[in-house]
Amino acid sequence: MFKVSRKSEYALMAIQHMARLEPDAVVSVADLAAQEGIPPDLLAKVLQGLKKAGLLVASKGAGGGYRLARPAGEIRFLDVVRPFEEQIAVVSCHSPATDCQRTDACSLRDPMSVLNAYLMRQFEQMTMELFVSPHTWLTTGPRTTTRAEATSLGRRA
Amino acid sequence: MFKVSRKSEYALMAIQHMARLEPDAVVSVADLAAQEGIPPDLLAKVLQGLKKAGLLVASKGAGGGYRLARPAGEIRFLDVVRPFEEQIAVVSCHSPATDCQRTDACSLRDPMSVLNAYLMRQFEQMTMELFVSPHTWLTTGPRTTTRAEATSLGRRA
DNA sequence: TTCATATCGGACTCATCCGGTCCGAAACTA
DNA sequence: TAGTTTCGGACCGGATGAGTCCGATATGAA
Repeated sequence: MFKVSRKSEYALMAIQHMARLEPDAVVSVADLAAQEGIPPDLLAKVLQGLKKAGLLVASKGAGGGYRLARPAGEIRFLDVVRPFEEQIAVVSCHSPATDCQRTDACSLRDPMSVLNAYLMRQFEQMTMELFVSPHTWLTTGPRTTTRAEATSLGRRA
Repeated sequence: MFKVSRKSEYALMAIQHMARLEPDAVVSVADLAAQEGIPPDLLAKVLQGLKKAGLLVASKGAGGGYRLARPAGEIRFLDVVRPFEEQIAVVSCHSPATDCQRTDACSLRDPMSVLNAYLMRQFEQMTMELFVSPHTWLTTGPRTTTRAEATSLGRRA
């Protein structure tokens, strides 16, 4: 469980890499793949996915490449990962493409929805800023979202 | 991501089912499989796994079956799921069987360890009581662990 | 003692998914 | 026009996971 696909890992690495460059810097698939040690053809697919998701801006032709569509602090972790994860749910019941036959009377559905909602709420606070400067993130917390009230699983204010 | 294996789902269903019976009630694989609509042979494997993990007690022979080793409130979610999930980590870097070649210089490792530790801390508070009576859980919170201080991802007290 | 009932545990099949590759087409710049 | 780059579909092979089968072993009841 939890594990993200390798494409997601590459996506995170790519955005992290680009966020560390100067703003609006353009990098090609070939360069990025070489520097991060990622199979170029595969990385190409990943970046295409990120572009479709609106996170990257592409420019074709000589001197072209990709750049971030907006600063890392405004890119959420879930945005990066979602294009490559068909299923962002703990249990089959909650996936859009439900292969769970007992959807109506599934006994796991309710308790798991509690867990699901909780996880989603947490992840939505998390931006790619964490990947650029983890230490800053830890001490100051998220910058772009309104500071969420502290909650813990199992406690309800 | 997040998705647990089907074995884990069956494990959760099984323990939930048994927790709703009267304490120390014994149920056979065949009965449980029939009532929950789970392939019997597969459920057998799952329950064996739960027994090895110390969550269930088995009794062979006629009239035998499985029962909970302890009340649901003392069984953590992770305990139920762990026997069937080889990988409880977001990124390859953190799995015991690391296939990540760039372990030493992995740029995802640090930020992800923050996330990992956070998730684990949350999940360790979560017992199977949530699956027995979700509503009670929501209003009263975990019973068996000391009430954890409220924290949120990105905030550090 | 015998038999039916259960767990135990290994071996096996089958389908699906995923990481990775290849290649031609289209777009853009110098 | 030529070189560079993204675009996007097709394809392959291996790994993983869901599910099945079967014999062995233990146990309670007739």
